[in-house]
Amino acid sequence: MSEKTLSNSQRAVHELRERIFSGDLSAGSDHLESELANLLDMSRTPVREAVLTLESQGLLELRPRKGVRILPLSPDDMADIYDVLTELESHSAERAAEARYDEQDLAFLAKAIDDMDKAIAASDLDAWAEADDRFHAELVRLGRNSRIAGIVGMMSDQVRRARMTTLFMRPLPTKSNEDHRQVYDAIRDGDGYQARETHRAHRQHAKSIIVELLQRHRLKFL
Amino acid sequence: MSEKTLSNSQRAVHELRERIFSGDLSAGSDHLESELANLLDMSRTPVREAVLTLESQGLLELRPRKGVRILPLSPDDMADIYDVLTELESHSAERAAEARYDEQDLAFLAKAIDDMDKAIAASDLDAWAEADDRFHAELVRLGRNSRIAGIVGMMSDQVRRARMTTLFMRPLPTKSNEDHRQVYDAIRDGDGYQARETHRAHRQHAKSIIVELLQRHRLKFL
DNA sequence: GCATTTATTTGCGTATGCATTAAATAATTC
DNA sequence: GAATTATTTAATGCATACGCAAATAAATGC
Repeated sequence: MSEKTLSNSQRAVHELRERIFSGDLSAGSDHLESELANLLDMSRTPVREAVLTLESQGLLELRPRKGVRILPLSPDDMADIYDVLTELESHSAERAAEARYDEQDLAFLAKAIDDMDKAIAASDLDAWAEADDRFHAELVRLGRNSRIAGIVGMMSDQVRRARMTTLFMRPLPTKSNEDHRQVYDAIRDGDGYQARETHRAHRQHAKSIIVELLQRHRLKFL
Repeated sequence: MSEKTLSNSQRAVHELRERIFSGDLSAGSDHLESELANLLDMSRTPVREAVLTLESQGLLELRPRKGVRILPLSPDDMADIYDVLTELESHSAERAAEARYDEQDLAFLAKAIDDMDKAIAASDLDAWAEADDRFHAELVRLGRNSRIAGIVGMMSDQVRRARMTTLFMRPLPTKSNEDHRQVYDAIRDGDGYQARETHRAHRQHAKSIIVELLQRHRLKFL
């Protein structure tokens, strides 16, 4: 799983992502290739390659002569992203239900739900977020469409970026896990329609919460 | 629209795409970076950058020391791609309907439908395919979600690749345009649900036709 | 002959330098 | 003083070179 030798190019992708998520490289800021190269202690070549990769993942934008700009996320962007997640994840839920997985196949999903319960009980928001990510990633995996998995992964990254800010601005997501259980039950029961529609409603609800939160707090970006 | 000066890197992206779509670089084939550089008459640096871009668009795969592999598309891949298109396009159709566009806003869409009619009347499959592309691209544009537009664009590229083969293997898509008109009407009438479901059915039908065709002809790739 | 080790080749990852060209600044004209 | 033009600056795009590791060929041992 973990490679001993990681190429500088790959390391640059990872490190830059980290720094973007952590806010070290803040949304809207511009950075020269040489500056980033210096930061990561390597030459421009691998950072350039990393930057191209991250650009096609929608995390930043290349503006020749003005540096690479870390893309800010507006509330509208967030709404767009949630719409993509809603459509593709609920499709995955439907597919997962149709696949007639047994409870063992769904163990990971169940574990994630349990972990969310525990996290909520302990008021541990970070643990909750981590388990929530796991739930959604596993759901998509069960949907067995690698392209959907890839797209959802990218979009989830963006959401994660914004969640860092919003997570502590709202009440504990206690009700959210009821939705998750409903989706789980529908998948276990092989009810594709139910799985799909329940998950859709879940995501749309999450979307409205986040977007309203961002707008209410006048957060124009990140 | 057309830049006078196109960087070698951009040119490499375009030319490689062309050659992949045209089959000049055939699915499953491997090519060394230096070979491609030679082919495009430039150094390895810009082709490497282009190749990274194309990799993240899912057209090829980088396999160190074995060359870049033009990714073959199996019938299963095609099914996955159509599922993504189905979900995201029907969402776009719903959004377009909710946006209450007037007939002028929808002129492009209407034009594409008309052009498809004409192409079918003239049995001009290439013209039909071109107009069909235009219809779907415009639909997604009207949905006003740039991320969806981007994803659909990428996936459509892949479909286009396969359609080159399948287009001439099946009867004229005479009925297809009835679907398009229904979607158009629903959007004009502001009926989001109808637009969504009609388009969904349309895409799912197209998917089953293509996938069956590929399987029947034992086409394992491209 | 087969397997294992050693030698050789070759493609890739990365650093580096240079030419290009866009942006920024200074200079000149009206 | 404003606006246009000339000059400077500097970031990028690209070619090139080189070392390393992987793949292949050769050689040695059994």
